[in-house]
Amino acid sequence: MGKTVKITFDKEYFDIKDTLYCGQLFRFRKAETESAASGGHLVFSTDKCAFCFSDEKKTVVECAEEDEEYFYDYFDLKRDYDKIVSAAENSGVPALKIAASLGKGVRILNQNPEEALFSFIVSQNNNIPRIKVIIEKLCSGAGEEKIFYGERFGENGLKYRAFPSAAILAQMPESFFTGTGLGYRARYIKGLAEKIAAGYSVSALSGLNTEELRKELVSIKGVGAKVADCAVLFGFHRADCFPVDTWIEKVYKEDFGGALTDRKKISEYFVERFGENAGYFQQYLFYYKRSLEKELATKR
DNA sequence: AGCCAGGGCAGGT
DNA sequence: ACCTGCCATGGC
Repeated sequence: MGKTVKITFDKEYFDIKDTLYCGQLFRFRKAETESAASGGHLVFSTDKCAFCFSDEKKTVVECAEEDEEYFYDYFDLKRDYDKIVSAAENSGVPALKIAASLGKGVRILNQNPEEALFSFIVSQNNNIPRIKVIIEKLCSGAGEEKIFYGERFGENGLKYRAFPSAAILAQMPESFFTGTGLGYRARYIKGLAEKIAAGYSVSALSGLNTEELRKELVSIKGVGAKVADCAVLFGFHRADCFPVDTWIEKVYKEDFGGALTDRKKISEYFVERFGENAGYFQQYLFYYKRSLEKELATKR
């Protein structure tokens, strides 16, 4: 009844907590079956599910046999992160060096472009815990029911909901979207769903170069420069890209001594400076800054 | 009560 | 091309 396989990978450049808690995805949670110490997490992407954990040396991803290739690519396991982390550590920027050595277990995921775009529209002027709740409600209310037969979840497996198809979302009433807590973003989500249901393909944009891609995405209602950059980086894996949000603005001012105030110009500054590594460095810096702040908050 | 969160839009200069 | 007010929601 649904065999699973395990992907095992060295932990140094693939730590499950770093990868999940660095802010690039919103569909994951601690597994209910786990003690706090063992750190097992469930990760959901499109209609798929994986159970993941890291021990001292290895990170293990358990998924359905037919999804092995999908998750191998999803976690970007074909890429050599040694070079990327080294470049950050040798950048000459103290904060970046610290951020990269603390966050070297981060991998930039290859998320589904459509799901990433929907997700980062939800993220605008919002905070991560709320974004997770809203997306979960979109899935539970409109996503197809699925079952994951992981070895810790018994004969009946674990029930979960897929990310909803645009076709189904497009048919949901206005009240459904506002009921998820989307607020004024409800019409953006519904609008994108209708656009896709009418034939628009987000994943088909992968043929465009990064600049064309960004320009195309910004033409969608509810998608500005920052949301587009996140979709470009996390959905299309274009690393010559540097999303600037409130946290990165802080990094720019406090750790790079920057004087620019326009987010678009700040983004351009980082892309020019770090080129093909910009997206990775952005993620190290975001994770570093945000977790530092959270740690300070809990220590008071 | 007011500020903030992985911002963007519309309308004005 | 730049500036401002406004936009839902909930945690602190």
